[in-house]
Amino acid sequence: MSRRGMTVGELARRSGVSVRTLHHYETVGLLMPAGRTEAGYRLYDDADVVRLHQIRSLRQLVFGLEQVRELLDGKGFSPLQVIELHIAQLRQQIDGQQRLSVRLEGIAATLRAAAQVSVDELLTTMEERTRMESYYTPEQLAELQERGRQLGEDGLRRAEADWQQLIDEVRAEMERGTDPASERVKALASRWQALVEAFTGGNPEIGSSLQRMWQQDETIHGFDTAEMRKLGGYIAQASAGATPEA
Amino acid sequence: MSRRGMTVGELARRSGVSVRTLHHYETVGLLMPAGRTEAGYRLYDDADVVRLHQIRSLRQLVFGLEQVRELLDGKGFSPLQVIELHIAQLRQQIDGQQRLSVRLEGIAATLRAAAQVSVDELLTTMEERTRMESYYTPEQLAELQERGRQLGEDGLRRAEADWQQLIDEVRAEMERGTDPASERVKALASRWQALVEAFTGGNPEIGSSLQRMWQQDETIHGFDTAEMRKLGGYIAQASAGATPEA
DNA sequence: CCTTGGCCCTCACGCGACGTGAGGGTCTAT
DNA sequence: ATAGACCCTCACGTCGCGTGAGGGCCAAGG
Repeated sequence: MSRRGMTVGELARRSGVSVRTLHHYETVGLLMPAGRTEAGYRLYDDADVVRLHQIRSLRQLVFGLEQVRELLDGKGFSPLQVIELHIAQLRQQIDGQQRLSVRLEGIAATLRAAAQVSVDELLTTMEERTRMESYYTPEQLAELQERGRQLGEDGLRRAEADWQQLIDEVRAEMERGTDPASERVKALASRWQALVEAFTGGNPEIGSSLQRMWQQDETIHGFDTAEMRKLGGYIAQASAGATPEA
Repeated sequence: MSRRGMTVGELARRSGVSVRTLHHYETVGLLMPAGRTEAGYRLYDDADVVRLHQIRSLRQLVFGLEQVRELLDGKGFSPLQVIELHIAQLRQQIDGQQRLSVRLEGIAATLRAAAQVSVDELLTTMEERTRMESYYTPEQLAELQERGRQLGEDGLRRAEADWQQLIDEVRAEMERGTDPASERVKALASRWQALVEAFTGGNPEIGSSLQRMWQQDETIHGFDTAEMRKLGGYIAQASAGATPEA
C-alpha cells in the first residue's frame, strides 16, 4: 500500500496531521504529493512521508512555513543562522512576556487587596503601577511586591487602614494646633516612622524613591500627596524634637 | 475644539493610535464616536478620549479586543479573574517558549561544532536531541550542555575525533585478537575511561543514562552502538584485568 | 469661481496556518 | 443499486489592524 502511495487520509492518520493541513502544504508548495490517481486523488509516496516528518520537525523550531520551505529547499539562510535568529527572537519574546507577567502579578496583588474590584479599580491600579515603574527600579519593585506578598491581602488592607487612621489623627492634632514637641504628637511620629519603615523594609533606596514620588506626584494610592507633605512636615518637627537624628 | 469634539485625525495624533485603528474600534463596537458631522465625519468627545486611553491600557494586559470590551462594558468575568487567567496563560506560554529556547540552544551548540551545517545535519541533530531528551532529565541535559559550552566548538570536535581515533584503534586490536589483558589494550582502556569521564563529568546518573542509551538505541551521534557494545565489552575485560574495580 | 492640498468617508484585500463547512464526485462492500 | 466512507475543489472565518482604491468635504490662494 505504501509501495504504490497512500491517500491524504492515510497519510494524515499515520502522521498525525489533518487532511486540511496536507492540502494547505500543497497549496503553499511545501509538500507536493508524488502523484494523483485518475480520479484526482492525491497519492503520497515514502519520500513524501519523510518530507512531511521533516516539515513537522522544523515546524516546531522555526517561525513560519515559509522558512521551513526555504530550509528544506536549501535557499535563504543557513540552518544555523535561522536557528540563532529564532533564538534571539524567542529571547525577546520571553523577556517581554516576563516583564508583562511581573506587571500583571503586581496589579493582581493590589487588586486582591482591594475591597471591590471594578474596572475603575483596575485602571487606577494600572496607572499607579505605571507610575511606580517609573520611580522604582525593577529590583525595588520586586522587593516591594515580595513584602506585599508576605503581608497578604488582609495585611495590605490593614496597613492601608492604619495609614488612614494615623493621617486622620495627625490632621486632627495639627488642626487643633498641638505642639509638635508634645508627647502625643511624638507618639504619632513614631507610628508614622514605623509605617514608613514597614513599607520601605529599611531599604534606604526605596525610601528615597518614595520621597521622590511624594514630591512629584499628586496622589499615591489614593492619598493626596499635598496634604501628606504638610502632615509629613509636622511629623518631622516632632521627630526632630524627639530624637537627635537628622 | 475639544469642546465640540475632535475628528479622527486629531484624536489619532493626540493619542498615538492610527486612524485605521479608530475605525476598527468602531466597527467592532469598542469605541463609538460621540457623533458625526453632517458630512459624516466622526466626532469624538472627551469621554471618548478617556475611553480610548482605557482601551489602550487594557490592551497591553489582556488577550483580545473582545475581552477589553467585556471588561469595559462590565460583562463577562471580573477584572481580577481576567487578569489571573491571563497570568496563567502567560506562564504557560513562557514555559513552553523557555523549553523551546533551551532545546534550540542545544541544537545550535551541536550544529556549531559540526563541520558543515546542512539541513540533514539539522534534522539528525534534532532527532538526536529528541532522543536525548527522552533519556536525560532536564538537569542532566543542562549539565551536559554546560560542559559542552565550556569545551567550545573545537573542543567538541576534538572530543569526537578522539573517540573516532580510539574506536579505530580498539577495533584494530580486537580484530588482531590482542589479549585484553595486554598493556597495549589496558592503555586503550584507560583512554576510553577518560573519554567517558570527560563526557559524564563524573556524574554517575549521567553515566547510567548514557548506558541506557547505548543499550537501547542503535546509533548515538553517528556511532554504531552495536559495535560500541562489542568494543565496550572488550575494553571492560581489559579494565577488569587492570584494576580491581567492579 | 476654480483649483490645490489636506482632510475625511466607505469598501475591501492581505497577513498565517490552517478549521470548517458546502457542494459534489469516487470507491468499496453489501 | 445504494449506503457509507473517502476524496475533490472552492471559499469564508479567524485577529488586529495596514494599506491602498476611489471618491467627497473644506479652507486658502490665484
